[in-house]
Amino acid sequence: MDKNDAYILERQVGFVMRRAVQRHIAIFSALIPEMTPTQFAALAKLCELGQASQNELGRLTSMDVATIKGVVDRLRARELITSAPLESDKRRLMLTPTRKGRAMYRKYAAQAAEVSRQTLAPLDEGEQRQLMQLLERII
Amino acid sequence: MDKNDAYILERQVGFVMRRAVQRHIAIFSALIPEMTPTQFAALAKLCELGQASQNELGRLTSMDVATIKGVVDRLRARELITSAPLESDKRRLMLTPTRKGRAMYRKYAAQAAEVSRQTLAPLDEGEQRQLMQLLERII
DNA sequence: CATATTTTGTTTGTGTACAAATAGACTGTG
DNA sequence: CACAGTCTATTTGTACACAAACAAAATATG
Repeated sequence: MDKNDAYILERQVGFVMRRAVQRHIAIFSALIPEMTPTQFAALAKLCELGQASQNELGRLTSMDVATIKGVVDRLRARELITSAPLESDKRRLMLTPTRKGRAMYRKYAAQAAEVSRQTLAPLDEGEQRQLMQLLERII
Repeated sequence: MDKNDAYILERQVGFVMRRAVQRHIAIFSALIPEMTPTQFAALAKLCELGQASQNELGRLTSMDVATIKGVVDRLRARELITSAPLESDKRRLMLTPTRKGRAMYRKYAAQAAEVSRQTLAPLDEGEQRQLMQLLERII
């Protein structure tokens, strides 16, 4: 292996993305210490939908079954959502945000948008759009 | 909050990056099921350096003290690295890749590069460079 | 030299993230 | 109707990731 195709950790997408995510999470928890990005994502999506099954919510927020369960458990423990088995399909666990959950979402939605702004702050507007478009294509 | 500044989860950098990382990790573990991206990163950096303290290795791979300890423990359990307190500074734990560890690194370095290629495959070369440069600026 | 500060490593606790196995409920097809 | 296959949720086990608290060793500073 000569110098030109040496494996350089710092130049691998995975490594760079991991670091970018680390910075993003740090910004998030500085601006919204009350909950994690994951919890906020689940709560936000559930508020948008009004109601959803645990499985559905997991798919829409890209969390696998075990992960969404943990997140839902913690949101429920904090009384931000409620859950109940669906009468017409007893496999499904229907989730609904509580009044407190909706208030929490409204309270932090603007802050969450600010997290995105600060994360992208080193870039100008065109570059921000570019980055988002490129990222969306490698999903 | 009107439609234009509604909080749309799918348009937040954090969410998109999280999904891109998920895809990347899936590609990695398909091509290199023997170890995790994190373990490979630590092993690769240690092989590049020849030797490093646990703390140093953590800094260079962007892992905090608790994380790098776990990764090092697992690499040592698999006999890919060895560790010994430094005589001249008994706080420091010097790490060295074993013969087996260096062989493992050599074996998978090309595969690891292929992981990066596949992750970026939806983009042409110019776009790949662009994405990397944009990501590096938001670290 | 003495001690305040910093550095390194460990431990504990919480929170994603995913694989694999299990159980119960539903659906489709014969 | 029966039952094979699918869907939803849970459980267990492993692996990052980080905060906070601690101990031991080294360094800096008075």
